[in-house]
Amino acid sequence: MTTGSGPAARDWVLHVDLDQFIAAVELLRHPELRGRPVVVGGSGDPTRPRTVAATATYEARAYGVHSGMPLRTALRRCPHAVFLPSDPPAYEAASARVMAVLRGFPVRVEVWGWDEAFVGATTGDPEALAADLRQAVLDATELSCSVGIGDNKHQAKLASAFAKPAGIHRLTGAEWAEVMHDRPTDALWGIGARTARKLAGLGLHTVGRLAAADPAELARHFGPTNGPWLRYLAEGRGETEVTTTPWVPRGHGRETTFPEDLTDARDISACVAALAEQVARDAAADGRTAVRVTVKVRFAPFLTRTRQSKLPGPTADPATLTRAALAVLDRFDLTRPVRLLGVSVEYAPPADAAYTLTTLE
DNA sequence: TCTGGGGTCCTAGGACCC
DNA sequence: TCTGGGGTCCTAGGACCC
Repeated sequence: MTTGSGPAARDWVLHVDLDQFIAAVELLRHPELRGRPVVVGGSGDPTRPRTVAATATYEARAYGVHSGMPLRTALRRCPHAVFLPSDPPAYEAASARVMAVLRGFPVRVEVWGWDEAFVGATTGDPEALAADLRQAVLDATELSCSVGIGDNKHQAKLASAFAKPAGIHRLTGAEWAEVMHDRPTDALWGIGARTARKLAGLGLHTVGRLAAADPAELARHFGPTNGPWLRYLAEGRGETEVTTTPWVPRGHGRETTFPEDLTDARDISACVAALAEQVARDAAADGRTAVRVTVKVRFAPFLTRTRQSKLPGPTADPATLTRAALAVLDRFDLTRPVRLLGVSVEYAPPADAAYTLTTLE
């Protein structure tokens, strides 16, 4: 830990991002695979259509394999790769061990998915803290991580990407313009390909240009909340509060893509019923009730449609949810082949609801 | 490269009411 | 009476992220 003289202590946001998390966990369980091309995804069968890679090791990437790629394509590109099934409970367990290590420090830890956490800390030397966090995670779990340091979550998140792999990087308001202004807008956390293309159409190709754009103009094109938010991101601003309050899920769902299209209406109904029952069991296990049910149908080749309905009252009863889901399914025109079915619910807020509200500062 | 599964939040339009 | 405007709820879809 750091004490004594030096820069005055102040608040920092750190972003801890595990390096190649899923692959790293798998290599710990299968040390003999170290150095070999490994692809993780689906049930691990690379001949099954319509499954994609969750991750690929650097050795597999050398063959052009990457996450999101269909396993059948990965197999074609790298026939000698080892294909492993995805094992979410194992990743969950590894993640929990990492978060426990972080919580051992005098900091606030906000878990942000399996392989990420924001850390709020008051210190005069954030690099020293970051190095301590990195080393403690490595010692306790054998997992490597990168740490970004910023004034807010947005900066810290981008900084950890600059730090990869196994590094530490600081990106604050002092460095923002120099580092970010010439980059494309989709370098920002929250701007993807679609929005970047739309911004480019307005002549806003870079972060610097977006940071100087007219908020009213942005609001006209992107909506009253999203428009000004885009400029806010480009200015390097972001949420500064790191909260240890556990996240309360807003909803939950299950969906399945079939290796071959479904055409029989009875098969489709049976699948929706099974998904609805599973979602009901999940909700009950979470101690939550549903207030709205949504059915998702993806038709061949790739046309996705949803229908939803508000339930008469909150429930986690499997029979009630199944009836509701099947009634919603009835509103689809099911004459085309179906490649995916999904059922999801919106949860009722728990009685002691403490939803985190986020506002622009 | 024929394209997973699990989420979150925002927007827009129509219904309905006063 | 042929027609205003605001507020809220509901629904479908889009965009983004891990």
